[in-house]
Amino acid sequence: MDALYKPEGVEERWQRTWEEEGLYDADPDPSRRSFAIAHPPPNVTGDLHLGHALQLSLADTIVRTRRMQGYNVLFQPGFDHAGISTQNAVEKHLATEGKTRQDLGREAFEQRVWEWLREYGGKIMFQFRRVGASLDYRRERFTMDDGYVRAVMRFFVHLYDKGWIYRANRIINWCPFHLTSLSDLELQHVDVDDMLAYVRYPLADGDGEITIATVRPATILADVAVAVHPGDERYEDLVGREVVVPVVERRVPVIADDRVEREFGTGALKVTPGHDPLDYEIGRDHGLPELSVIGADGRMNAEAGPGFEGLTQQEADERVLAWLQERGQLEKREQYRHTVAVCDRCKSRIEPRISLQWWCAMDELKRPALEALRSGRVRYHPESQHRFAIQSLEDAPDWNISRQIWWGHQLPVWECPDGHITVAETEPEACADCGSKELTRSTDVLDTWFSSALWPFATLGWPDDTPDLLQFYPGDLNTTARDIIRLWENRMIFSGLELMGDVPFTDIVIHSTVHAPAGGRMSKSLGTGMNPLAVIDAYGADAMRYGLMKMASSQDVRFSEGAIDEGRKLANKLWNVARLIILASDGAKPDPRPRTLEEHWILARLAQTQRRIERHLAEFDFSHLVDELYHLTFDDFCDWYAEAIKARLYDGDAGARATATAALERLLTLLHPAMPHVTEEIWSNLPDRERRLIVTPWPEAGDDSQAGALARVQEAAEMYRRSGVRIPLEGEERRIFDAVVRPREDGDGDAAAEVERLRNEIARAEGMLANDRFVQNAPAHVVDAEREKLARYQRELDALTD
RNA sequence: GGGCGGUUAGCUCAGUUGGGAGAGCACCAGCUCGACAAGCUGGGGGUCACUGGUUCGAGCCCAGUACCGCCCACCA
Repeated sequence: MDALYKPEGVEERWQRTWEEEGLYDADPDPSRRSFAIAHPPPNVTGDLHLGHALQLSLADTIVRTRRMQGYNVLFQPGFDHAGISTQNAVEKHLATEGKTRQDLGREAFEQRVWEWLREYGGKIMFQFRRVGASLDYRRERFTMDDGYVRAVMRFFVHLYDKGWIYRANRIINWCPFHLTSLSDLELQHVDVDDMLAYVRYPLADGDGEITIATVRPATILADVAVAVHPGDERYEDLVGREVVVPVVERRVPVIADDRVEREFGTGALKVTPGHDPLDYEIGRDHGLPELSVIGADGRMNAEAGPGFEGLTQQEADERVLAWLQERGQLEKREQYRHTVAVCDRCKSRIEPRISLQWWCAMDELKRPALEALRSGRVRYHPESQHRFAIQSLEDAPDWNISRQIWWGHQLPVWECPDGHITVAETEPEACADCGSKELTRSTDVLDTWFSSALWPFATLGWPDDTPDLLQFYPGDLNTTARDIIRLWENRMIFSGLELMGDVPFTDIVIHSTVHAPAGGRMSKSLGTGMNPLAVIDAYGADAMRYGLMKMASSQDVRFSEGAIDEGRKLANKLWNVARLIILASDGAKPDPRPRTLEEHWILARLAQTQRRIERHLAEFDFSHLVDELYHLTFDDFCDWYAEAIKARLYDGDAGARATATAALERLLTLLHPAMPHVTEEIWSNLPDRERRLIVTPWPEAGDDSQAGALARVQEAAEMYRRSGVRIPLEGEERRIFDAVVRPREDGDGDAAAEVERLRNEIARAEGMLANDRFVQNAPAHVVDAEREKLARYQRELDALTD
């Protein structure tokens, strides 16, 4: 055993060993209680980031504890095909070859994606293993596996048969680059500088005009009304009359709607239902026509009229502005900064567009899910996220589930030449309505989250009745990031309830977001991203796990290299104290029976700390968990206990050696879930190992009946630290104390200050106890504590002034 | 414009029903090299963002203000 613990090599050796020995395996076994954790399958679009590493560390710490506690643990690995993200990544890659997906064609493009997946999938599983995540790697699943596809198709047909999936022509978010609709959750909002144009619309009867403001003059061609606020006296007389839309010279009504903001611009809004979500809603409510002048490619279409068709929007804007300028209908233009929606992936500006899409109605699906959340059957941690999750689910609108991209689950929808729709899990032979054999399958694919929603049970073989499902569903835990609550968590809950009749898990841990050291999001493009493998190479996986958990204390945390280094030091300290005990104990058999005071003390301390560890785990408080481990190891085990017994170990004291070995075993057990590799490595160096640490039973709940000795010595040390006063200890207590706390050389200089301090404290305590309002109002234990302090200070003062 | 979180030592952060301000790192001093590329012991260092309020007593509870961050949002 070297004096410096070197994780490289050691960690990978154990990762291989655990996996090869089948210690990660989860197999159905009705005789054992199961524990299943649904871990987010990462997108195969590149490398893992520190957020993934944190997520894995938290989950694996729980998983390893549960495994030691005797549960039949399922920690399911896999990937998400991540529709648009993956397609975008592959397209970017193609662009480096000067190609587009259209150059390849759909089939060849899909082939390229599969190749991409094979390459990156392997890389990502390698990263999972390097973190030490004890997933059952045999069970790796992918959301486009054959069996998984069947589950997705079944889900679609199920919802369609219930009437909850339907097709409708509505305004949607259109990405002009990917040429697909997007859900609201797949957008980003960015600030842009635009020009706001003030345009005069003359009244049809020639008597006056209304000025509106717009940033998109080209959409004037699709205007169908002008709206004002109902209470706006400026326009009161105009409501119900008609104005003439510039360029197209169409007569449209002036309507009143309270969704118009009086304060914005001129307080009058041009209504363009075909190209704006708000206008769309106003248009629907007022029965207005829906005109589209912009096509799928983002250019002006035939409806825009001669002279406009084929122009870019910018060209059309200019042409409209020129027209207005000529006729004096352009009042002014001004600089205007506002936010616009862009595609989350390619950052293209979103084009609101009316389009025929497939939708999933949410009303029926979300009802039981909300009930599960409100009743606490499913609980988010922390509590604030629970409220947020409920709120988001309540507000969830119908879900646009169809996408026009190429990579994903193709909709199980067939259409005959007469336009009848047939929905079936597998290709139907004939149209369900007219019997036509000429069926063409929809080229749309499903929103990637539609399939992700099935992860907890589709990975276990649903829709078949499998032993895995019986054993591992419903599961227990899910750990995930905050931004995915609406996309994934809530959808897993409602699909689980709908298809399996129960929730997929009962606890959801929303972990911290790790930011760059300088603050702000970690991002590859900003150069603030960090690769977990680089951290592992520099510090070791155990150190990284420790450090990430230590950081994960609040909603957003900054990455701190110091926390990782703390983990490295802990591993090294543990390694060295083990080295002391193992080398000095000469293969002594472990014997947990304490004889001396320090042995009572350390065993009591281990038991005491174990209960705190268990509490932190139950509360998913990982930061305090690892803090507890650090102080247990450093302060208690090494600085006190090991220092106290060191001499006797070298002297060949058999009892000290046996107990030290037993105490070390216990310490390793408690540390293993958080820092699996170094603990297993040390464990393997202990004499007579019958089994790996990873499958060693978690100790029984602690017994701290020896806490008396602990309390006495601790109190003595505490008082010594505070005051430098010599504590009257006898026998063993005195000996331990002297062994680990060196008395000060002189006492005289400090004694005067100490007397002064004690007198002040006594005065303060007496003052409080003399205050009737304190004695009457403060809780009894607080008053008692104050009395005890007073008595103690007086004893100390007496001892000092003797 | 909403929602959530944050503001405590030079840095990163704890602080569990309100009851004598803490850890790790960094810094200083002493000790010790027979587990520890180090360790041990001790020490210096803080108007707990600000303002008001409740209370015998507030880092903690209430109201407000200022910054910072994240998420959300149809002001054309």
